Amino acid sequence: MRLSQYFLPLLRENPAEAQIVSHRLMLRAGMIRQSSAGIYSWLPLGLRVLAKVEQIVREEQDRSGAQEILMPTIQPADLWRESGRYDDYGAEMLRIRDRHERDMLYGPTNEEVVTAIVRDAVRSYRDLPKNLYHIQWKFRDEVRPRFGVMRGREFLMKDAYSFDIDQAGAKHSYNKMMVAYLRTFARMGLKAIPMRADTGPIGGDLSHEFQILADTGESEVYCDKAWLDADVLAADVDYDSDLEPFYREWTSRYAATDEMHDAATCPVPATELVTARGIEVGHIFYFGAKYSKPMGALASLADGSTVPLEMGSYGIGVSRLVGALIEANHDDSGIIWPEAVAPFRVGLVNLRAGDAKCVAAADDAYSKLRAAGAEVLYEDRDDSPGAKFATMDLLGLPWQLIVGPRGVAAGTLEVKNRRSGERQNLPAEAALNRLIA
RNA sequence: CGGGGCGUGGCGCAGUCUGGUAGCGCACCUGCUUUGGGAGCAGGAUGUCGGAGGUUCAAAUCCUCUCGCCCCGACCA
Repeated sequence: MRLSQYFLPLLRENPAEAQIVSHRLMLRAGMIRQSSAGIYSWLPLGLRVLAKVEQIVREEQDRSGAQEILMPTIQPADLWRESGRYDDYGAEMLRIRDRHERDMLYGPTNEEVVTAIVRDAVRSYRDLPKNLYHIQWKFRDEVRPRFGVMRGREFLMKDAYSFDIDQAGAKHSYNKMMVAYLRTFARMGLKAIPMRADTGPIGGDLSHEFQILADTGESEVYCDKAWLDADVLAADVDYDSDLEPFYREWTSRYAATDEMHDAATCPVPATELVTARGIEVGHIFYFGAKYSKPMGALASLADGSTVPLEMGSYGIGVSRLVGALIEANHDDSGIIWPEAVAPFRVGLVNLRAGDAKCVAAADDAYSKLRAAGAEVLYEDRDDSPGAKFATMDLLGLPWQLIVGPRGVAAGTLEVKNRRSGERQNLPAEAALNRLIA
């Protein structure tokens, strides 16, 4: 993509309303614009990242055996009256009335809708287990939205719902999601740690929240130092095998949020304990028959008797993750995207837009990189070199390929790694090969 | 929802106390010069001062009401 043609409204100064770094950088880098409090439009650059995050989430859900569906944002109030949550949920739920005076709502979550679907379709233990997920916009009318997309009112969330015939099956479904979540966050270059959590308003008796570590995280977390070296992608997990050993391994190390941590009883010695800031990006729950029972989602067993389905639900804050990724990956100059979620892999910079030789060299690099399938943002505008460098650092693409008069004269291009800051002058061919690899 | 703050050109702000022709920096447009870390000079365009009502000869400025946004707290993917 040529920057001269791209819709990328950059801000040189920090907008007054943005306090935390990810919010500031997302606005400055032209990723989002606020529409109203806690509600944002996603501009081309931001949408690319959102789509990449979403796709990683999708791939890992699919890999675990979950199946994608798409449920509505607007839901009928009657379903929520069945579960009893219509009155329980409070002002956070955005209530709407349609032209026929029917009570509707903008869904803050989808337990009721999915349970109704499954209740009408599933009759027998033979139809189970099932795990259905969707990636859909939700709305929670937060009293005080803040932190940009990290705590908006409208947000994109992946939520999965598992249905099993018994508790053992439900635990296996839970374990699958535990594994899928660990893999999902690891693929984005994040260190995500499952922590035993309160089950809150969703209820149930088994729950973990996934906290990623970032200096600017909103809550304090404590964990065993061993977490920092853990590599969840090392193991190639067979989702059909017994996942209990895996579950035990990943929940045995100490990890606790502020509320759950007590220095006096902490089993990890102080020298082995890491204190850090965390951002919650996922939450998994097992809650048994909390919804299936009142809503009548039942299945027959082999002996002819009928039982309510055993359920769990599993959320990942997809839009929040974009903010969280920046909180975990930035410096004073701007964003530093992990490769897996970078909006473009390479920022190609022509330092002299008016110079025929530089233009020819940059155009050539652009077409070769694209032909090789690399995602390239091509800075082809006429601007001062300093401004171009500052823009590239702000955008945070993993690699910068710099074409300038000095290099062109010598037949070299400069490759810069955004994260390390390392620069290298290489013959043009070698530079391109480095970025294509 | 309790407490606090802010709405002035695209962005950041001054001007409000003490009423008197709406300003600055950046960005933007034109031209020339420049070109390896946010260039220089010259010229130019851009405002219902959040909105409504009131006081006054006169309101960005004073009064009343209202809308929006932000921060701290309580609450949450």
